[in-house]
Amino acid sequence: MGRRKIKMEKVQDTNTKQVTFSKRRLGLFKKAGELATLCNAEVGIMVFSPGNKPYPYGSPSFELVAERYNNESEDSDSCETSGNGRGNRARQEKRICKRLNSIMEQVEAEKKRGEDFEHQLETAGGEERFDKPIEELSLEELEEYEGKMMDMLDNIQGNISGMEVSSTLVIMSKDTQNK
Amino acid sequence: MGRRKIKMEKVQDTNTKQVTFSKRRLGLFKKAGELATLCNAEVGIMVFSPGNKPYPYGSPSFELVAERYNNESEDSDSCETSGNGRGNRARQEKRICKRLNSIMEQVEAEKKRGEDFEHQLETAGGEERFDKPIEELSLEELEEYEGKMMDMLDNIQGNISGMEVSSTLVIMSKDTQNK
DNA sequence: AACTATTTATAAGA
DNA sequence: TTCTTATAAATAGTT
Repeated sequence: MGRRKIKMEKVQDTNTKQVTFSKRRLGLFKKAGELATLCNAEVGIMVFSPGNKPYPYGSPSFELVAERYNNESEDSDSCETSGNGRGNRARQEKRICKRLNSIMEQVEAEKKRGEDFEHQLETAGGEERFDKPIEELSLEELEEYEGKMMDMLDNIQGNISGMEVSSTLVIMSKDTQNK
Repeated sequence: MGRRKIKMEKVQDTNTKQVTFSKRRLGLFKKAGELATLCNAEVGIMVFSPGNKPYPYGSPSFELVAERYNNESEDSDSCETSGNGRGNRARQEKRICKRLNSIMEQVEAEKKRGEDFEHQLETAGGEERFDKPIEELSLEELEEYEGKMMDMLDNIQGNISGMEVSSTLVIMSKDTQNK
């Protein structure tokens, strides 16, 4: 929808790509807002630019998804469904079993996540970090401090991304596994 | 973009709303896919219909946000910025201080979240839950079990929502506080 | 679920 | 980058 039709493939020119990204990201967010307003729905979007910068949007909501990790949310997970019993019963068992597994994994992930954060906070960048009160740091120290803080935030961001993937699987499993 | 322009407000007619939701949700997802393809970006979307049914979309990605909790991500947070010193220094301190607070809150939230999940898993719905092996439950028990599982998932979903809100604040603060 | 008259989004261009 | 504008797309109302 512009002066001419474009092929649906990666835009090669870097500058054009940047412009397209900006325009379409805004367009997407606008559409999301309209959907939310018109239909009283909740919409959450996260976009990562090619440069990996996050652009979140929410109408008043949350959200996520990771298709690349759930190509087969259908499969696996060691779940002993007693092979006997007639068909219907077996299906119900399987469904419930999957949910239980998802929840278990969720719990484990939560515990680990909490630990990781603490560890990260304690070790990131050194140890004299909290010795001096902030007022006594030199400007140089402040800037170094800030840089490390940035790195930490990047790491946390990574953790969160992974976390959200599993969260999504749990949430989605609720409606997806009913088939 | 249709036979006539519509006001940007909740569609009243239930049937029309349902149709609009379907059409626009698909449109939104299509746009997201195009953004991902054209710009080599990652996009994740979660839409909750008025009936609270989740519709996820991902191009291979994740995502979230909650605007309703961050109306004022700018304000508050007890942070003792030594009132002295010249302007620039004070601003840097304040910025760093906010980040530190965010991270601290994040850590606390993580710890609590891990605990909550465990507690929830242990207490949700009773205690004989894990006594019998799943094969020995009656179909009625299974269904009841499934119902409770549903409730638990709802709760977890709620936790996650709240969690993601704070996560988002941290992520966003990285880009927002630079102004 | 299909079909258009219109409104919107946006690719180029300035 | 922001604004304009010709054109492609999305979609509201209809069937």
